[in-house]
Amino acid sequence: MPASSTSESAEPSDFFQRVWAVVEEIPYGRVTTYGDIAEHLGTRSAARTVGWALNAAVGSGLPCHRVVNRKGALSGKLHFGGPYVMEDMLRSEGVTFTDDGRVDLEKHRWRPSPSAAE
DNA sequence: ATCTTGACCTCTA
DNA sequence: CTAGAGGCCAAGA
Repeated sequence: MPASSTSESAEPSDFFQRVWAVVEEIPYGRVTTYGDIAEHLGTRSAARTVGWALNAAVGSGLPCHRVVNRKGALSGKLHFGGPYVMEDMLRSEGVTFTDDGRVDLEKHRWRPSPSAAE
């Protein structure tokens, strides 16, 4: 084994993998918030990094569309390739929206499971 | 190597 | 209620 410790490029940081692990656990027709994920990881203020992880998760097979901000607004809908994609996906899953165009967190609020923490 | 931006959140005035 | 500041981690220039 080469002792070179020049980091293993092509491999995401642990933080990303943790975020993906939680997002992957999000059930159908359910949504969560960046803060909940960040807090579940141990750092509630790391919500920004969660967004970065999702940004890299787009197209990776992760339901990043089930992750919304604290207000339930689809902050990253533009990153899905279209402003209508994310909303359409959630609506297709049975998620309801408010008059403000926000997700009903009161009805679809989901929290990560302790088993997803790992 | 440093600085700025980014799918954010929470606290305080 | 709104406005401002701090903090977290990572990527791009």
